[in-house]
Amino acid sequence: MNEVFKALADPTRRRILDLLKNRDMTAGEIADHFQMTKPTISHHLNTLKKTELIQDEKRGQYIIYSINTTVFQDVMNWFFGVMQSNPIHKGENEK
Amino acid sequence: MNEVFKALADPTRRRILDLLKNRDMTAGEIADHFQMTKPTISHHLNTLKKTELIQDEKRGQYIIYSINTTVFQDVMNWFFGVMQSNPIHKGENEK
DNA sequence: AAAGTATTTAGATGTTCATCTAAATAGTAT
DNA sequence: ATACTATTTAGATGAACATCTAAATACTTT
Repeated sequence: MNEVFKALADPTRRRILDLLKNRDMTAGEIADHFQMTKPTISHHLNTLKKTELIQDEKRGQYIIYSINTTVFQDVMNWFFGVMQSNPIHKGENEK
Repeated sequence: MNEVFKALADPTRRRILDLLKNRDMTAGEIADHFQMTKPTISHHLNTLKKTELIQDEKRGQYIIYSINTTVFQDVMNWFFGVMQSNPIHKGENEK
């Protein structure tokens, strides 16, 4: 879970997710959207893959990446948890 | 927005938000929940404050921190955006 | 005003991380 | 087999960051 948050902390990786939300793409297609070198993008893809935010599938000499929304559920749940703060204890600051 | 994601990338800062979701706390109370030194926690509080994930209010010699759910909305919106991928373009990978 | 408590600021240190170049792997096509 | 294309791995470098100790600031109480 910590790894997921760390993966999302990088703007390039978030842009990759934004790209993949529209359609699956090969590593090269993804890299073409950035000014960084391919090895750098490959590293980012690997980071996202390790957290299972994306998945890959080899097809011929291409590797096709796609988004995996399963993990997003977990992150969302954490957010919901933080946002529904407990009003019963509000105002007990003068302890 | 990038700063918000970077702020959330640290597990200590996420635990601070978890603490503050229950009730507002002074800097010292927050620090008592961790093994780190107070300056370190102070630094984390400052990071969270810069992104407006939390806010502070001085009361006497204490500084009371509280959560600010406004910014969470923005982050949530990004998640929703990524999760509702566009099915129309799915399967167009063999370009 | 002096001592005590709460918190932050300053500066230093070690680690993590994004990025690069060069080289390796793997598949395709001639 | 050889050349070409797609992608990754390895290793190096510099920047960002979490953490610490020591010192500063600010408020409270005697």
